[in-house]
Amino acid sequence: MQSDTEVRLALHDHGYRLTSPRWLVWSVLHDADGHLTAEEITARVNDYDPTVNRSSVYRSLTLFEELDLARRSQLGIDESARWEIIHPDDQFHLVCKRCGSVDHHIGDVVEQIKSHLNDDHGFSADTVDLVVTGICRTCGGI
Amino acid sequence: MQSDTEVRLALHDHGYRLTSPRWLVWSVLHDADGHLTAEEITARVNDYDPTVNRSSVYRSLTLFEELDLARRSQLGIDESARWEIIHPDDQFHLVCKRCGSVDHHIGDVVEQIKSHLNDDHGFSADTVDLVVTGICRTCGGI
DNA sequence: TTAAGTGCAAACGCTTTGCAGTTCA
DNA sequence: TGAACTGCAAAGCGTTTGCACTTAA
Repeated sequence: MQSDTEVRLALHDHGYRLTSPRWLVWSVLHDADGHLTAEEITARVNDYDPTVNRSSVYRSLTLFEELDLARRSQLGIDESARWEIIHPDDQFHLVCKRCGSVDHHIGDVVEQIKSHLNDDHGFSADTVDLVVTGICRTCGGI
Repeated sequence: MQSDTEVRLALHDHGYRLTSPRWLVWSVLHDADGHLTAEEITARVNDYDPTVNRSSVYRSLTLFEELDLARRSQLGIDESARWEIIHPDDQFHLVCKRCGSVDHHIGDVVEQIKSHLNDDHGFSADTVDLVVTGICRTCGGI
């Protein structure tokens, strides 16, 4: 568990309160370092407080998303959404088909795509959602 | 409507039959040039034959996906899946937030991403799912 | 004090499934 | 003839919502 200053301020700036369910959801997201489903988040929140309801978890997550504190992504067409705290450097997801690990890729690929589309095709890119599946270094044997 | 040779052969090669519902789903997909939801596909199929059921449409689509004849993609986190016939050149989707149009981008971006991940990070990329949202050339005014 | 937030249960929308009847090779 | 396929209706699943109660500021 960490200090609640960061979320409290972000919420307060927009007229929202820091409540117990919100704080628990935030803590779980933070400690997990990302990629949890809403169901997993609810389970972990309930380890601390079994009275917190699913719908409050969903409402908290949606609110964090609106405030650009958290991000929802679809890591597979058959899977439910996964949540993580936003880190500015995160570019996109690498999903290993073998071990199931999910990594963030850091680099300038997304920026390259944006400027390429803008310069060569007149498409002004806003969001870039990129999920790559394959075999990670560990599973592929160097 | 086009000749049914292509699908018939692909299905037959794997021991499946070309049935009326499957043929209708295929025709609709082909004529629409992609990006339909299962609901839209069902509606268009039902214009030709109102007795064809939703579940048959879903089963046909799933089968086409298994045979690499069609592709399912998630063009927005809140939207339902959309379907299209697979064209080898299609690289990724450009979704215009203003007019809602969906275009395929053709180029070497996806290959660049794959080789970059492989060479520099030891990640052997298999599938690349890339959805870019923004404002298209037409809506942005050249 | 009171607007904002919550738990609960029910509804929702898309998709899948079990089953009994039908059809194609 | 028999396995593949279908329509139907019901279930499944993740997520959202309406409402009466509670809580943070």
